[in-house]
Amino acid sequence: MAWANHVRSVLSEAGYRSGGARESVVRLLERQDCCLSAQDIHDRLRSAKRPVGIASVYRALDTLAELRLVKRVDAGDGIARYEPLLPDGDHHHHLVCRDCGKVEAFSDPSLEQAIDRAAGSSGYTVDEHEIVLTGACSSCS
Amino acid sequence: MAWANHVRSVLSEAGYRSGGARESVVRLLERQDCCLSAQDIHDRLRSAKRPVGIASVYRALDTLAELRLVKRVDAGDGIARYEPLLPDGDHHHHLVCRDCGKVEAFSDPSLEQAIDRAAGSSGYTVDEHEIVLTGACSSCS
DNA sequence: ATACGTGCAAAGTATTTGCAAACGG
DNA sequence: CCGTTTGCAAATACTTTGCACGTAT
Repeated sequence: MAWANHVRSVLSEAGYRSGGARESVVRLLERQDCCLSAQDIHDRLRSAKRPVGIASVYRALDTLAELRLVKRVDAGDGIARYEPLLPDGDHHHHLVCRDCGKVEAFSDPSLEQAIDRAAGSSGYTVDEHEIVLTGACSSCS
Repeated sequence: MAWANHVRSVLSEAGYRSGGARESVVRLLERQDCCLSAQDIHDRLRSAKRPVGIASVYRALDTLAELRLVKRVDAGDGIARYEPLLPDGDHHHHLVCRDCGKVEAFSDPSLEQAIDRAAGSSGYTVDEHEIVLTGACSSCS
């Protein structure tokens, strides 16, 4: 629940009202451990008897991304996926199977350190990063 | 020229014939030091008096990506960009400015090491990776 | 009450595909 | 020659927008 509550408070402080569609998206995202596309979200909400227009899904994701409450993940297939972005910086990255298209999470603390070092010497004020490893998963290779 | 020649030989060994459109795309890509979108390529070739249909640009990029001669870069704005993928593994990653949209290259050997280590313990046969750091560039921050 | 949120349908972009003509080996 | 490559236009896929209506504050 930590993330959903965080989201609600940031939204309300930013002057957003609460509405059914965005709330449904937030509740669904909270229960995921990896990224979902807008279509995934739309489909799952429909199955869960909590249908939400696809436009509202996109609008909710757009708002959340702007406030940096979700992270957008590009797996290289032209479909944007989204996942909760935790305020404490705990996060993971992605493995994409070139054959079956599966997207999985992984995390690696020493990689994070290397990223932070690189970010520090980049000249940018880096506030987000994404790493995607592409190859063949164990079942496909 | 090294990359363009490599491309030509891989294409010909893979049974592709050589044609003007793909060749123009290859020649243009070779001279870039960072990624270009399909539209960028189309526009530049037109300006260079070497017009190529946008569909052929996409087809060329698709072929090159399949043979892993180019790398697709997703900067998070829904536009796919492409850049030469050198056979010897020398490559860079990207910094994206959230404000002005600029995409720049950077490289960091120790980050590469960390990536290789992570890839090794991932369970995947990783053959490509992408790192994007997002934030504010020096002029915007 | 008064704006903001939502759903539907229409519009917009980036990308892909069908097809006939040009072209390479 | 024969099959590949190309360009155009039409189609598609994902995402955004316009508008009328519902709803939170």
